[in-house]
Amino acid sequence: MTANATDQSTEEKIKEAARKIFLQKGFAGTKIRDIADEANINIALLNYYFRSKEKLFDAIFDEALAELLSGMFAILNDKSLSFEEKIIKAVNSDIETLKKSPFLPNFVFNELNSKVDKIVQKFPNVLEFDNVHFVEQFNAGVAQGKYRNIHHEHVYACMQGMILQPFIEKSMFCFQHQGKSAEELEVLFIEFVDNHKQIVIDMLLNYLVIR
Amino acid sequence: MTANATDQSTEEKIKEAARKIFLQKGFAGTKIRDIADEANINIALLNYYFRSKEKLFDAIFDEALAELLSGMFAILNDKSLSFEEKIIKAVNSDIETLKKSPFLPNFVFNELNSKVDKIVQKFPNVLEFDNVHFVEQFNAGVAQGKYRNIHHEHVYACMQGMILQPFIEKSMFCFQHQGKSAEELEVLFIEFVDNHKQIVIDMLLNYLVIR
DNA sequence: AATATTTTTAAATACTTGTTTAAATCAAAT
DNA sequence: ATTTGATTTAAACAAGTATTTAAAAATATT
Repeated sequence: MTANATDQSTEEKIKEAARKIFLQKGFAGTKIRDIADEANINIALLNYYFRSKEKLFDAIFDEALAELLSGMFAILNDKSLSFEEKIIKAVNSDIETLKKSPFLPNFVFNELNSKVDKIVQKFPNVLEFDNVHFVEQFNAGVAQGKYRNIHHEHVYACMQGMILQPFIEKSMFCFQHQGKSAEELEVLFIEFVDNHKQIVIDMLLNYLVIR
Repeated sequence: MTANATDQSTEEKIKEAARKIFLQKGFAGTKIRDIADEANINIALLNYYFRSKEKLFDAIFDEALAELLSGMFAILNDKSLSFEEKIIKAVNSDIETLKKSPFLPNFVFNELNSKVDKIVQKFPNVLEFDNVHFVEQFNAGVAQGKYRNIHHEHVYACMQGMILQPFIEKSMFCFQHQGKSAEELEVLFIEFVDNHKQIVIDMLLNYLVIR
């Protein structure tokens, strides 16, 4: 298998199509024929480039998991930022990521149900809270009386929950605004999540930071 | 088709098994043979009592959607409760519901992606925000300067997001506490969500209610 | 230009899976 | 006891689906 321009292009075409279908329909709901159609290629090519549906899925899933989490964890680990700055940056950057890939959270956390054991091996160090700078800063601030004395897992849960909700429950948002066209709906939704950023930040800091 | 004790029992057995499998694996990921095995019955019985996999799924899904949302909306519509009381009661009751059915949110919101149009018909009145008493109370309070001036959709998004997050990302919680046994993990998780209740309530009221 | 290698295709294969059939079992009614 | 109807079962069916095969086409190498 060489790696000239044509190869890259077909392999990329397959991955792009696979990503689109998998993210919307999940592993079980996706037929490789749908992917082949979306990519305008022969089904046998899927097994030529990737060895099976499962291997192709794994490639997509790994990237999706990284896309969903590594950006946020990079910010939470950035030692040049204060606790408050981390929250502001994480919320803004995460929502920007999700605007580009609204299906990401539903896809990842749904598939994760059946693969908890798998990721334990794959992300050995990155996702452990105790080593994250954000947590150290928060615990130190709690000790100083600067921040409210709760367990750091609640901070993450609240932040992450408020960030993800609009995307996970996007169908509910569509339901609330039924009657609108798909384009109008999209504009409204983007407007909503953009406004949501500041509210999430304010709600977190207002509660966590003792004035 | 009579309705004696035996009938009820088998039909219930099927529904119970179907619920368990569907909630964990979704529609596409569920094989009717898995359901039959779980219920210890013949596959043909599924089509005898329910006419198809899809009809059986619809029965399960409708109940799941109601279980996830109608309890909360009943509270948000209870005119005997103040705005603050509604938040307190909704958070507590919702988390209690989810403790019993942790897969509910992932299941419902994932399947909803492919069925937005369907539910529009099924829940015509219940789920419209504008008619909900909670929203009226909040908007009135905003006008009086009692509550912070944000759009009510953000209030729902924050509350719902913080409530659901532990359950949607339960796999992440398991990841954080790897090494523990399944029983220990369950105890820890329940402890976490129980503590989470008060934090969600405090965070919401602390931000929304202007003192 | 000829050969070898990689890429692509159409078709076949083997397996899964939802549904149906037709017979067997069971329960109630006459 | 026999008949009737409902329930259950094993087996067959038909459609769908992931994967493989073997040949063709395209590309690179000599």
